[in-house]
Order: sequence, then structure tokens, then C-alpha cells
Amino acid sequence: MTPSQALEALAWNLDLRAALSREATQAILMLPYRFARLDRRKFLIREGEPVARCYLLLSGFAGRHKSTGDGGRQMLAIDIPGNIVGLHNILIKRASYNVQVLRDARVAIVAASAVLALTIDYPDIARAMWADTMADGSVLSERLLNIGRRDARQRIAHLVCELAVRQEAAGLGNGPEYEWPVTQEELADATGLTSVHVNRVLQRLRSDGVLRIGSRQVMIMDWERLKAIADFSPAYLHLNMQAQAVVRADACQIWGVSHHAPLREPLAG
Amino acid sequence: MTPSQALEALAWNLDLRAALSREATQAILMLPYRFARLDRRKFLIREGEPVARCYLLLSGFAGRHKSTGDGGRQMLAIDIPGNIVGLHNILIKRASYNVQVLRDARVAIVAASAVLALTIDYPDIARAMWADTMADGSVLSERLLNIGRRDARQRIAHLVCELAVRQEAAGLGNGPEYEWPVTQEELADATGLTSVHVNRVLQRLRSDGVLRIGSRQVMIMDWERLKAIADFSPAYLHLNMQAQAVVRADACQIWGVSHHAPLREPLAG
DNA sequence: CGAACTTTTGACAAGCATCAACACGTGTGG
DNA sequence: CCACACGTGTTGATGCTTGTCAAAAGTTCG
Repeated sequence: MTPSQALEALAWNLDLRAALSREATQAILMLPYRFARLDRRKFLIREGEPVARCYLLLSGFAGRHKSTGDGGRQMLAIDIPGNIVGLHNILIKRASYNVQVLRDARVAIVAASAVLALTIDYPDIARAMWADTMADGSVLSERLLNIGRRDARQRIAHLVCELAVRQEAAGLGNGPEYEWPVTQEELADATGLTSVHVNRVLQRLRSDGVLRIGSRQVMIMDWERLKAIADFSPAYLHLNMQAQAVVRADACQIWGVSHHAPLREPLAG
Repeated sequence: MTPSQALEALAWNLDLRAALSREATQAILMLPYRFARLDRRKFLIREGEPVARCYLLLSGFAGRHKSTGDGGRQMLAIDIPGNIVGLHNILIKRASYNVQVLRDARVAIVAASAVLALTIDYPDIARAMWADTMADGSVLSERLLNIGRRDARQRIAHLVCELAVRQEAAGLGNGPEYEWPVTQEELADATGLTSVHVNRVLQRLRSDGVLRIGSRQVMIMDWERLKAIADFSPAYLHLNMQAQAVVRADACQIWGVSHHAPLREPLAG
């Protein structure tokens, strides 16, 4: 994805949240940006600092996280290509979380002031972004339910489901297989577990034949069973179904294991 | 608090999020509303249904929650007087959580369409509400950290701190003492624990002399220690300090146990 | 005064954390 | 090209935190 394609995707995504006028769309496509490649572990945003830049993620993954005083780390969300990093903190004085690159990323960097100017000139853009902030809150809520009330197996399965549907909706899917953005330690951070326990749960999910998972790829072997384990239903993502193949994915019509591309990497399990 | 006072408080709170024009403020004060008293357990909003009304909470408390398929319940947030219930779901098709009355409440009911009309006519109102949605996301993030990475004692202490600061900031404080909105079972729902365990942790907090807590009142005996236990720092609330006594409260200057009103109810501990 | 809810208590089990060590793969520099 | 270091994944032993189940005691309200 090139930056200009990304700007188109951004306009498209926002338009699905709230209809944009032609002029608003044009204005988005004219956003000044700077291209950059960012290595794994690079911080995009630091908790407590003002948000000066937004990052349109073109490829790779980024993780939002916060830490406790004694060093415990909690990942709040994983951003995938197409997401705008930083947008949801743009109107408050200080960033409420860190954002760090999980997989080497390419980004289009846009000045926060440019985004803010856009929202002032085009109220429909502000509205679409506000709706996006609300949808993000909905995802945080579901994650709270996930971590507060589901056990380790369910939590992990739920995250696998979420990333599957989101990547599919973003056009990044490859049948039942998709790119896995985190190490087991990061998965532990995301699920409120330890990496040791995550490792054991993953082994059980593998031996149960539910999924194959390596360090860079996941393949879902039995979507219905995974969904059942995870207690997953995608409504909380507030995806706009017309956009992509989510409906089909969730209905498991394109996910027959029969017609998928060969694994690009050997997977345990 | 009467409804019209509540509308003033609303305008004031929004103005702190983003400056409102005089006309915008006037428009808020002219919002048509209907007054109502709501009993404990009454649902204001149900997950999955469209949000048709917003509720300006005048007195009492409300809890947002979601449930897993097998009945586990997770409380996401507790709304206190002055909060607008439903605002953060107003632009997405369906409510992402339930909202239920925790303590008999008085509310001003405003049609969602009226709020939306306001945000269209006055972009500064939209901006202030968007900022409020962002601050709400920040609170959800901290709660995720709380539940994902802190133990039972810390989680409970953290919630006590949060409610103390928020009630103080809303002008509902009474020195180190404030109204406690939840039963132990609901506290368990909010912290991702069981009520049995919550009960035991509360007993320890009492016997440690950190706080006194009954079913309707809490009194914080040692704010500094409670803060330390909870790993609490109020920045994530994104309160506007100029509004209220938060700074003082957090600096523990008005919280000397010496000058507070007598307990309105006997407290265990 | 009784019904419904809430708090408290005890015994026991289980899930998950902790600690420590080892295996494995990958990239890097000698 | 090999040796090495580093990050990541895997395994085992052990114990603590928290959940589960069941019942009693206390509280609120009609």
C-alpha cells in the first residue's frame, strides 16, 4: 500500500463511519504526509506526551500499551494496516497510552494540526472520526470483558478471532490464514497472562486441531469451534459489512480449509 | 441538582473539554428534556439496541456492563451525577454495552436526535463531546490495565481512588468520605473478581486501616497509602483541574481526617 | 414479621504465576 | 563459514492467588 492509496483507504473507511462530502474526501486526499519506515520496537507515541503526529499505518503492526508502576505491561489494542495511530488521543492534552511498532512498519506521517484543521473545515470528517473513536471504545469494552471474565483459552481464542475478522475486513486476509503480529510474550501482554501460560494454552489449541500458529502466521483450522471457544461475535467491532468480506468470513463460506494458499512458513501443530 | 442546573453543569463540563461559544452554551441550556426517577436495576440502555435517548444523570449512579455468553458480567464503568449516559454510543448503530441504575437515580432524558442536532449546528459542541469520548477511552484503557495487570487488592483500591477523585471533581465529595455506589457483588463485576474474594480483600483493607467501607459510604483513612497500594495517579481521568478541588484532593490538603463531617451511617472497620 | 437481598465464613480445588533452565532459530561479526 | 549472542519458544516443579460451593448471619423494605 502506498501512501496515496492509504489516504484513499482512509477516506473510504471514514466515509463508512459517516458519509463524507465530495469536498471532504478531496481534502483528505490532499493531506500532506511524510513517508517513513519504522523498525520493530520503535515508539510512535509515548503515554503522557502531547500527540503531535498521527501515523497512517501502511504495512506492519503497532501495539498500544500502558504499564503499571511495578513494570507490568498491558497491551490495549493492536493496530493493523489502514488504522490511524494517534487519532483517538488527538483532542486530549496527553496521550493515554504508548504505541510501539510490533512488526517493521511503513507509515504515512501526518501532522496532528493538519488533521485537526481538517476536522474544523469539514464537520463531516470530524463526525466520522468521532464515530471511529466510539467504535474504538466499543473494542476496548469488549477487551475489558475478555480479560475480566474469560479464562486464558477463551481470551487467546478471542484475540485470534478478532484479528482474523479485522484483517479480513481490511482486505489483508488469505482465507483462514493471516499474518500473526505478536510474539507469545506480547500475546501475554495483550491477554493479561504470562508468556509461559500463553505457550501452554497455544499448545492445547494446536493439539485440539483448532488452529496452527507460528511466530508469523496463523491458520484457523476450525472457525466455528474457535468462535465457540472464544464466545466471539463480531458486532462489537462495528465494521461496515458492505466494505469487505466480513459477512462471508464470519459465515465461514470462504474459510473452508480446502481453498487457501499454501503456508508461507511451516507452522507448528 | 435540578435538570436546569444539570444542563448548566453539562455546558460547563463540555466547555472544559473544548471552549464553547456563547451561542453553543445557550443552545445546550435550551435542550428539551423530560425528568424521570429511575429505580435500581432499571435498564437505561441495552447492548445491541440503537441509542434513542441520552440520560443526564442528576443524582444516583449507573453502571455500564457487558456479559459473556455463559453469563459472566463485567462492569466497564460507573457513571456519577453530571455524566451523560449514552453519549459515547450515539454515532454508532448499536449500543456497545448495557447501562443499568445502581442507586435510585434522577435523570433528565434528552432525545439522541436533539443531541445530534446540536452537534451539527454547533461544531464546537461536537468537538467537546468528541474530546469527552476520548477521555472516556482513556478511562477504559486504565481499567484494562487495572484488570489485566493488577492483583485484587490493587484493583479494588484503584477503583476506590478513581471514584474518590471523580466525585470530588464533580463537587460530590465530603472530605475523605463519599457515597459508595456498588454492592460487593457489583464491585466484583467491576474488578473481574468474585464477590467472595472482594469481601475478603475489603476486610483486609479495613483491618489495615486504609479505609472504612460500608454498603453506602466509604471513608478513606489514609489517602497516601491507598494511592500507593492502587498505583493510582489521576492523569488518565483527564479532568480539568481548574474546575474543582481535585488538585487539592490529590495533594491531600483537604483530606486530613480531622475536618470532615460525621459519618451518616456506621461504617465497619 | 417475613421475604429478598447482601455480607460473611469455611473448606477445598483449580488456574495461573513464578522461577529456572534448556532448545531453537536467526542474524552478525570475526 | 563458523561461533556466538540474542530473542523467542518450550518444559518442569512448585506454590500462591483466586474461584467454587455451600451455608449462615445480617440487613432492608414492604
